[in-house]
Amino acid sequence: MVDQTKIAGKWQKKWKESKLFEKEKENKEKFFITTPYPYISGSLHIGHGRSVAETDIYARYKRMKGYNVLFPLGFHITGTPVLGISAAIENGDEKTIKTYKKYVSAYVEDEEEINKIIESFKDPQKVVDFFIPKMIDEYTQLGLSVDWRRSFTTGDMSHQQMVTWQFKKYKEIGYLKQGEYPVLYCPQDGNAMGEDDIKDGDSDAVEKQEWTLLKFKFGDKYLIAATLRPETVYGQTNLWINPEVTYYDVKVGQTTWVMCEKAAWKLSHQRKDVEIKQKTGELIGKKAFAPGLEKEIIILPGPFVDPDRGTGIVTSVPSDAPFDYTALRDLKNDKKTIEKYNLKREEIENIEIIPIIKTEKYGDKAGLKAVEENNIENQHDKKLTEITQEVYREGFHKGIMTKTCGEFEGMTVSKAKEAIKKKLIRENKASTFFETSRKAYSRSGGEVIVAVLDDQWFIDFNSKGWKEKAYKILENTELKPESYRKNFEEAFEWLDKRPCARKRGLGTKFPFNKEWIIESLSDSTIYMSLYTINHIVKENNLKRENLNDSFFDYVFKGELELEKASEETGVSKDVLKQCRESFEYWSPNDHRHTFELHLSNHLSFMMFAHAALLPDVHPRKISFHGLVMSEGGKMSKSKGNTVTLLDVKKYYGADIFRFYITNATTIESTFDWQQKEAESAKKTVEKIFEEIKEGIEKRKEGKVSSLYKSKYNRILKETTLYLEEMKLREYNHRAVFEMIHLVKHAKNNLEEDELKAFYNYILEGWIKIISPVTPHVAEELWENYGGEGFVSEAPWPKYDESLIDEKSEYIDSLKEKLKKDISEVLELAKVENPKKLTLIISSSWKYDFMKILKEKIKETRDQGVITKEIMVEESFKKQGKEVVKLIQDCLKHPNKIPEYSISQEEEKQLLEKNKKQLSQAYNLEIEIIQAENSNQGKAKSALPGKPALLVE
RNA sequence: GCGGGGGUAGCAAAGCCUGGCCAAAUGCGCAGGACUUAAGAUCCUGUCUCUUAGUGAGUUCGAGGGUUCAAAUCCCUUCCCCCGCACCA
Repeated sequence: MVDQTKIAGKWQKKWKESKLFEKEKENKEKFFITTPYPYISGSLHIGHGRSVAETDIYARYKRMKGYNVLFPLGFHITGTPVLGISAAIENGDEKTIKTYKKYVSAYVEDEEEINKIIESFKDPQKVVDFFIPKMIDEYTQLGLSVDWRRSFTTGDMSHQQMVTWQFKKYKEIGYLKQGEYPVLYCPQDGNAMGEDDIKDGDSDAVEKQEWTLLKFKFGDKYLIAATLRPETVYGQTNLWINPEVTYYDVKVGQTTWVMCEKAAWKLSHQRKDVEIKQKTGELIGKKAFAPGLEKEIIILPGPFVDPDRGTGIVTSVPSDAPFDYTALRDLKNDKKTIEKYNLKREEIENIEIIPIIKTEKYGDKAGLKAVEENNIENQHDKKLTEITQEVYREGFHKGIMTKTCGEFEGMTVSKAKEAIKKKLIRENKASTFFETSRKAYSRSGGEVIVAVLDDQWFIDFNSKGWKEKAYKILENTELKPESYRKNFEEAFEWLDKRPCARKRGLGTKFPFNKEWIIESLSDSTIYMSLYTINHIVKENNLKRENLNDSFFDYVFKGELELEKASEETGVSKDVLKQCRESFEYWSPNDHRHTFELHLSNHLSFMMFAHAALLPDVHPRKISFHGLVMSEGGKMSKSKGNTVTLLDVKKYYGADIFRFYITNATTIESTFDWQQKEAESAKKTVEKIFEEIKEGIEKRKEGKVSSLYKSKYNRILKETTLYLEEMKLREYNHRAVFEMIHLVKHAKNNLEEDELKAFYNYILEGWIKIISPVTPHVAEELWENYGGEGFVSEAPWPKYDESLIDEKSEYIDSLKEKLKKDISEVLELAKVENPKKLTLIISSSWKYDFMKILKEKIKETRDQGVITKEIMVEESFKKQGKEVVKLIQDCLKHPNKIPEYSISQEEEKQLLEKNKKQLSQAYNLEIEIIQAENSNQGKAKSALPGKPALLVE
């Protein structure tokens, strides 16, 4: 067996030594292809592998087609995850340490050394420094034809300077805005919280919810109740407060609000003018004026009220809240409590449900009905939560507001919700408040709440004229497949203000306030252009001060005179010119191959950014690939089903991976890694290798029949067309499986000399067409074959359309069918020791008949009409009923009509030619006669292309 | 909820746009055979059901209807699954 790893290593080394993929401007058509760079957060896995492997296959194809190909790749380090790794190690998080130890140990053996490296990871930059070279290695071992000289990370000076330039431009044009924005925040840590910063944040996401604060006039103060259902104000019957909780007068602006202490603390992170004054006096049994309802309602004791949700004051709507209904019912029966708080029993008894929302399922008292239907006994019933959700869902989607709701009568709940909220706020009867969707804590244990930042920077995609420009870019971009265009349009519509700076993370400092870091998707939108010049920047050791705004104005925009640009940047004219020319030569990015999930963020931002700054060089074509799963599930650390590129290297090798991942499914579908399938891919790659090797040994000049020329050229043609369209699965199917089939066919049918000539005819092309997908195996074979130079650079084989001969392939297929029929009949025939096989060729008139029928059937399927028209011919009339039967039969089974019309004579010749071979194969004497000369009953059942068989 | 994608034989996965040659490519698995001392690899044959000296019948492409001479493919209804819904890479 061939050692895949050895072959891969050998050729990767040779490619590197000959700088095969390091290209400069040339007098040749260029092709610049990119795929998004990976984010540094651990080892690369097959998900990363998919996008680069697919991109590489296409890059290699284009290279063989004669293009000067550029395929560069960088690395994304911006944002919080790398920081998270460092912080976790710093905090002694064992899981993280274990994970990274394992990873480092793949490269370093010495235990002490490993510990030292892990220790160094407390500095985020060290994480990056360690990972980048390893990742380049891991990618390289996949056989990527990447020009690594041009590589950078988003933390590199050149990238940062480019992004700084970009944001200054945004500001100039007026695309940057500043304003309020709610974020998840941990007061103890003093930081905004991303998913990674929150305990279990990845498995149980924390969301920001906007609550409505209802203001209940209470003397000169307001009691503040928080609700997620402002549309239910018309059904309020009472307020609940927790008798165990202390309530405070809180000065908010000029007015005094009443709420619990925790709520005031939260509120103080959302608005500046919050100040706790004093304890509020007794509330239970008193009345407050309910907004919306515009009536006084009573304040009742509710020990169930959670002071850590909302304000600690809850408004009660028994009509639509099963919980309120139950609590109220419980209280009515609870004499002890009523006495304890000196409540008037009668007053509570008289509280009546106010219907406000009507649904088909629950009528207009959903709270009551749901509780009764489910036999809820009291407020502690665990089913209540579930029922509440069900009632809410039903009401929200199907409910209509009743006439109690005044001007909102007849409105759907989903609409009324927003309308009523707006009205209350407008009338100063309500305000808003943000709460987390669940209780959450940061990794260091501090509570996570929602804070409102008042100086958040945004990119405003709704800035005047920007969207129109972006749509133009979209129109000019080819999409593969086109069906994604609608998604882009949706995404474009939906894009609004995007916060583009954060307080934490690695990245580029926000140019107008250095405390902020540019957010990590916003900083990765125009970097394709940087690939065109980055190696020049590095070679000439340009410094931060050189790469100032003038540098990019000149190189990317050509907006300055060379002289002036050189003066302003301190870069020599030669180098500047070299950058500009390289940029102009390689731009635009001809093709970008990406994961489909990037559509609504990265790819959309990319188009907007280009529309704003570099409209002439926007990427011209975008293709998509699907998700990667493993053994039927999403890859995740916790499941332990992640397949890394290191695993790939260890167990399979580059070519097998490349073949497997592009053959198992179409490019846009989800790919599911199955170890079993990977194993069989291995066999297939080995098989190609063996087959070609065998051919190389055997090949010899000679004559090749038109059938094999035809079959081979057809495969070549289809291979080329599919690969051009980046339909990699279909391409593999031809270049690998159909070629293997063809070789099998040749081995089974050709004489030794013919086979040698056949090999000689196909081998050069075959090695070439597998080269994009299995480049190492191809190089190895190419060397064996005696090909010139690298096959990676060899010209793509041309097919000869004129050699594709449908008819001879059809005739060949008749032979295959005949063999099948013979085997079948031999098995079924109860003839012991059969000696003779008679092949009865169909009567001559049937050939004419089929020809005519084939034409007629195109016009009509009406049996009567066809029969009439065919019976006009004397020769058919003679056959009488048999013709009618045949017409019937063929209409029902159109596959009986031969694809190609051959004559009786031609069929006879075909059989005669194969007589000997068949005779040998089945060890039978074979006789061939025409139906006209046979008196066998079977003779009638013979059809053109399908002789009747007789075994004796 | 909104938006997008999908449900095909034991499994994976084509076909669907542009209806007929579709009992449905291909790969895996499985069964039988060849080769082999044997295993593996490889090769050949088969793999919805029934039937048969073959080229016949029946039931299939999530479910139910419809259009059509003809539907996996077009239309309607319905069930189920997956993904995205932003500040997160």
